[in-house]
Amino acid sequence: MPSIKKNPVVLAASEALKIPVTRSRSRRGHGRVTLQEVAALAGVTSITVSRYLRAPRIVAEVTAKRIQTALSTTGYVPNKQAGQLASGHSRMVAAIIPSISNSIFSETVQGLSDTLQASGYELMLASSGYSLEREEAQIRAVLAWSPSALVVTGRHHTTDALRLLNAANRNGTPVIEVWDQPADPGVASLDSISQVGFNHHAVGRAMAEHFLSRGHRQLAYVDSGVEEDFRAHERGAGFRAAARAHSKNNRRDPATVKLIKPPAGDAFECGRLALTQILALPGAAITGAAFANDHLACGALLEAQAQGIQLPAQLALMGFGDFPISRQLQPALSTVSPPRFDIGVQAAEVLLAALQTGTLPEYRALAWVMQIRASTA
Amino acid sequence: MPSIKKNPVVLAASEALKIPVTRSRSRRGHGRVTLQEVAALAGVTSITVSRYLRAPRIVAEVTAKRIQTALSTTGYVPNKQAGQLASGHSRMVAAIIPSISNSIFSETVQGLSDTLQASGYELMLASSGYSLEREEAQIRAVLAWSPSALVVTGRHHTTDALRLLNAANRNGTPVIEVWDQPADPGVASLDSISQVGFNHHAVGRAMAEHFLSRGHRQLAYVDSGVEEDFRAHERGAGFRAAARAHSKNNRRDPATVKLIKPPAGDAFECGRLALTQILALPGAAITGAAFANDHLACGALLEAQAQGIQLPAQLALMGFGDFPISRQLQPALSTVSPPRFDIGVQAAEVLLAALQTGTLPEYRALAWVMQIRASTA
DNA sequence: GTTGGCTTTGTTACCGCTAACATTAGTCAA
DNA sequence: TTGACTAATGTTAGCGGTAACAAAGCCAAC
Repeated sequence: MPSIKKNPVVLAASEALKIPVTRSRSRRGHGRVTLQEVAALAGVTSITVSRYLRAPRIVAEVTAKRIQTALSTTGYVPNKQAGQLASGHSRMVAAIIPSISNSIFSETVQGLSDTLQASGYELMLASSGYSLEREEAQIRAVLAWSPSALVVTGRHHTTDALRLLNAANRNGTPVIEVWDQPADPGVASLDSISQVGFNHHAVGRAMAEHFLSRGHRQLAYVDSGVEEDFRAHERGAGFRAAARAHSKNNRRDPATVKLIKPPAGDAFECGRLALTQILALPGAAITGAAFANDHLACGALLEAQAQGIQLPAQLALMGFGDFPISRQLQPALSTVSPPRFDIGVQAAEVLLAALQTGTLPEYRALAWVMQIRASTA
Repeated sequence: MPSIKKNPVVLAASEALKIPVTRSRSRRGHGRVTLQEVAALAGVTSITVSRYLRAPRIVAEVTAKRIQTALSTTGYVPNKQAGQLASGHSRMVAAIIPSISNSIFSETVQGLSDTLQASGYELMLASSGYSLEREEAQIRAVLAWSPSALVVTGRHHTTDALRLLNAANRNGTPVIEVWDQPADPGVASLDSISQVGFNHHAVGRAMAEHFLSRGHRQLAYVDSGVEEDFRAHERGAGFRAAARAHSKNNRRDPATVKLIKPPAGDAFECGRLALTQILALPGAAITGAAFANDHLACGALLEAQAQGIQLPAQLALMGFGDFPISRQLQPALSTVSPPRFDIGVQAAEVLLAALQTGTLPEYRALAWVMQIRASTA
């Protein structure tokens, strides 16, 4: 450290800043190096250092060099709260998801995080545990941090939460719902929130149509054990709607769908249980079963193997999620592959674009792919 | 909103606050309701509202009621940055983990998040992608948000990152390393960071000892394909150390360990590949193989089944992580069950306690459990 | 009646940074 | 030579809260 040069500058600067010798009320700082200190060391005022940090080009090259030296000798760490308070920009995005440990959402968060990080944004994360009340509380909590943008999961929220989200949106904090599509695609409401996701009803229909096209007529849909997994319910609704539509058009060859609701708990075990239930159903034997997620389906698949049931000859199974294990089992599980990671990436991109242009697309529909494997072949 | 009632009060108050009619420099706020506005509506000053929000009891009951009304009619959302700037307390914890989508860490984050949330703390999350350079950048970035505390993963960091972490620790920002134990348990360094985790070397030793106790002498350790998964390497080191120790004590009945390093990629596929490599190894046939994680082990298990190998008669397999799928396969996979979720919970508890008392325990060792199942029975 | 303590509320001065405007010095065409 | 323009830096006044100190009102005790 060039202390010979430094000290006079520091003294001169602190005099120039007219720091009073005695302060009537003491309220020391929090111990960190401030811009003022860096500036004093560089022989400039704090605003110049501030400018250098935000746009190095607008300060003269010699000054830039002095500032750079001062920054590294002091080990300056900016104070983002002070910055956001003064500027109104936080460069931080908040996201609220139902569960962090659910791999479906954790990959979305990974996509969000990676993309935001690349643009210099931080991520504040909260998980609601699938509770709309907790979600509302968390929306309230994260809004207190004035995030640049807000990501929530799905389009189901409490009335107050919706109020908060719409208010944020109107105040220039873009809000995006991920993993879902607009409630009513036809009508564009003024107070509506943008989506990055896909149509779960359509996924459910496609699953049913796949079974129907293979000649299955006795179907089952095993729903999620989580009450608030609205998207799983929606897929189930689509699944049944497609079966109804088929039956209407083919009066002599109707299809039926039994709805099975497993308890909450370990998904594999619930899947095993669901299979047992399917086998025990009165009436015509089920030949095709769709599941709310791959873990349930894998559990069922393993249980079917244990019970000596021929897959897919006796029973065809299809999951949702395309988890890595699904393709590994024997027979490999047919499933729907959603853009788990991409939802996060695209949500981030849409939000970053909105922060630049001020406009959000109403709905960005992402593609999903049905993976036909041996379990329905 | 009852604008008829609100406006006069606001006007009266703004006069009382001596807001100049013309301001030479205009710098409007960011559009949100401020404490001043709430206070004006309640007929008090902002500090009283501030007190009410932080400790409702210390304001008189009648005042409290008026403030409560004012808060709900205005829909006040506090500004945490302003609060932290003034008070020095942020009530926000930052965590940096290698990967969000890796279920091992996502459960830790879930534990962290749940526990912090319950105490009114927010979580700022960043993922380093197992890169120490990115981790350093992220430590720098999150420190700019003045978190109340900081959670990082493991004890391997760049020199500069360590400097930052120790500086933060000294400045009253508790730092915890999760998932690991102190580098050298004997020596307590002055500049050391606390840990909440466990001894991976000991886990590796225990895995080897289990195999040895069942009579296996030709062993293999399949390491993680991720270069920077230091904990997996450490378990491998423990595994081999135990085998060496055995050989030293039983000269006539020595044990050998082959180290296998799969490529990066889908863990199940890498596990399959590793099994093929194990079978192709020259010399005496391997009878027991341990894996860096359950996904690798499950991949190997499934591949072994596909190749018609008798498990565990011909080959015993053991994983690490105790993922839900592991107990579902046939034979069920023996594995080590780490406190995935609990690490997050306890890290949060230790940090919250440290924020109260100012002291961190040096190392909190958490228990792990070996799950002996059919794959090594 | 005065004193002292308690409860409740107010006043002031910041926290660290940046928007907006101000100023200075240098450049260059008229 | 001058004035308009540009580049670089400075000055001032906040952003929206809270810590520290101040003061007013009330009550009991002396």
